[in-house]
Amino acid sequence: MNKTRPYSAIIERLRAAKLRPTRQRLALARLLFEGGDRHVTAESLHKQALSQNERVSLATVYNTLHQFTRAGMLCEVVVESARSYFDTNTIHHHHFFCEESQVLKDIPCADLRLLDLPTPPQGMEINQIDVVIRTRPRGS
Amino acid sequence: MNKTRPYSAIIERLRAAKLRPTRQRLALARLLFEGGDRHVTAESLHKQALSQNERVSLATVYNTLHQFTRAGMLCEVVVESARSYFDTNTIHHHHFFCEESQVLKDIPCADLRLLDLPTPPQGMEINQIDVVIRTRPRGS
DNA sequence: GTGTTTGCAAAGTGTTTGCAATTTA
DNA sequence: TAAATTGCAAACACTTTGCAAACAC
Repeated sequence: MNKTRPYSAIIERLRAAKLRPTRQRLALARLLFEGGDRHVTAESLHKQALSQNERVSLATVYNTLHQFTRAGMLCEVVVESARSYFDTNTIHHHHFFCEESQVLKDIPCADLRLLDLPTPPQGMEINQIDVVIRTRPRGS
Repeated sequence: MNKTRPYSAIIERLRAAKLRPTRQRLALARLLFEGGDRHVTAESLHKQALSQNERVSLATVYNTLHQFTRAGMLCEVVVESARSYFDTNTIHHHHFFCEESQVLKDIPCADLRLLDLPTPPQGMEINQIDVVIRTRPRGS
């Protein structure tokens, strides 16, 4: 009767990424990965952790977000100079971004097709294509 | 004999934007607008100004870039959290960006078409569409 | 002259880092 | 107990701001 231990899936994920499943990493990973697709900033995630009485320092949140990103569990989205956003959806996709509310929303890759990809500059190859559709509240 | 004064076009442009043509603004405007399409950061423009013996403070460069942007003479390009880039090409277009060298390159709007624009979230309308094609040196 | 603009230095924001103390395996 | 991780505080990079002096009109 191989009873599933709590968090075991997440612990495995951390182990697979060669990251020790410390209390802090576990807490952050649960917040990030147990609730569907999410977009967080270091600060928003830190706040959320604290609000659930998880003691984590902001520095550790930053470090952890980068470790998860390096491990392919998150990806970074650049939509604002100033703040970094991290996305739990690591399948290639695009974004709506509302500058007013600073809310990100995914656009599945299939919902937005690009035609006529231009040739990259001399000696360069394409790494990644990011489309950001900036939105505003209707009539503002 | 209406001899064209030097800089008169730029002075007019500043006046039209209700910006007094001060020594600093003139110098920066000449650097920005007299050499075809350019992508600058506050720091790169400041360096260039100093290298031509134009005395301008970095704070003034920042302020001026924002004033020019507000006046529609520049537009801001978000490709990196941390640094802000300003583009003298204000016609809607997209960008190649090489993270390694931090070089931006324009992609004319006509060279990259989008199909199947997705519907924006409830109550939102599209403001602007930014495509960034991130590149890397071939084979790296 | 009057209002605008500048430059400095200080403050601000988001992020990273050095290092001693703690935790993990 | 050896190596990894954490938290703090300090350092960082970039940007903005308050204000007195300088400038444009």
